[in-house]
Amino acid sequence: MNDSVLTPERILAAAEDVLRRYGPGKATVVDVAQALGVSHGSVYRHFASKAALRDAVLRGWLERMMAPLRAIAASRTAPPARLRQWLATLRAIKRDKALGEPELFTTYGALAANAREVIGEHVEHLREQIASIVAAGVASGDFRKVDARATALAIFDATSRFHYPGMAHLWGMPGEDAAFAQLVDLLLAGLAPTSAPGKRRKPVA
Amino acid sequence: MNDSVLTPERILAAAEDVLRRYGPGKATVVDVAQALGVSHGSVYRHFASKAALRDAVLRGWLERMMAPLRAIAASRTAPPARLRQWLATLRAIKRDKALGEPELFTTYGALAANAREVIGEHVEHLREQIASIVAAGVASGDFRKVDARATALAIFDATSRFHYPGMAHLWGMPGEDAAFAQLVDLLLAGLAPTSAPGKRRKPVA
DNA sequence: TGAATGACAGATTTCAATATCTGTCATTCA
DNA sequence: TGAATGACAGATATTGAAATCTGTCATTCA
Repeated sequence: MNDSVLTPERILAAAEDVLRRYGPGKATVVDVAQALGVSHGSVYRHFASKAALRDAVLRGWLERMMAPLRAIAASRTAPPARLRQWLATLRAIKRDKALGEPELFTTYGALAANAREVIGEHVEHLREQIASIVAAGVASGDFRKVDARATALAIFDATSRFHYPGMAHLWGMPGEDAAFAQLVDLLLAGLAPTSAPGKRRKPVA
Repeated sequence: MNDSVLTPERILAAAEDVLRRYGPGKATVVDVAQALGVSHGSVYRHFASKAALRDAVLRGWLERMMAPLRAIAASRTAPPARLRQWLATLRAIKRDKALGEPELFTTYGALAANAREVIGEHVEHLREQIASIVAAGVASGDFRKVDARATALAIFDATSRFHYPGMAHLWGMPGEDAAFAQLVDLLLAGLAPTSAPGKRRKPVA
């Protein structure tokens, strides 16, 4: 396993693997070093601390997991449908991880618990994406004239119930789909222009 | 301390006290019995198990804590203002407990974690109160014609961010008040009648 | 006679001794 | 010379034996 130069990337990959196999409570820096065939001291040449290493792993995971969202936010779908799709996708991503790979989900949840910084950035990115969709909707006349950033925060908060990991225990219950749809309907109604529903570019369901 | 007959009420009061003093992890049935000056076997004559006792304590606590909400839900304030006030009060109650008596809040949080049944009922009551306000608003014409029960659930879900104990760690942050106001505004906008902004008291159709 | 007791078994928790881990750094290696 | 090592100190986690707790029930008490 030591057939190549030791890089942060290789360490990251090994850390991810170790973390996946042992879980966040058991994975040690020594384990990671062992997987790479080096001494644990070498790992500290590339990462200042175990926390830094875990943060980097978490960051990469979030990055990969959220890629589909960036695509949707940047798409040209009409803003109401785009927002709906974006929110549904965010929910689906989290839900699939939580229900499909529970232990992995728990692992990353544990990482996240001690990485406020990383989570803060992550949430900020998501908010920006929502804000961009809202802004597009305001510009197109599909939405009322709202403050895009503040409204984005409200939308993010309002949907916490369906994406905040601490509420994952509810995601498998019956009626979740209907509840989510109902909530999104209410939010979109709240964004709709107040008076005449006239100037939309693309009629939506 | 054994100057009276042993009743479930006295046990409950003692249990509450012990729980408050020792915390949920340390409080034992023996402690409760000791506080009452009886043997712990006697406690089991009135409560089938420690879990049942804890459930009863939790139930009483929730009951007392949520009393103001019942009053608001039953008031004659115009439905939009009533809903706003109800939501603000729910938030305030939780927030005050969480920030003002953190350890007690944690204690009850721990109780709640193992009392799905009790929590389920509690949530159901809250939902019913929201539904009654929404129904009143629909009847008065202040709200769109929505399904009161489903919408109540959506409103409850949408505001989880501000009342679900698992998110208490956010409640002290700056900007929380604004974020809450923004969210409630959005929800009320979503409930407003589509055409004219309803102000009428009770015209009905 | 019905409420209260307390000894008991099995489950759970505590605690301190032991082992492991993190992060550093003087030294080695190529 | 710069990357890698591994011994080390202090912090953290593990472990298993001892203590405590839950829930039961035959017996006592009033």
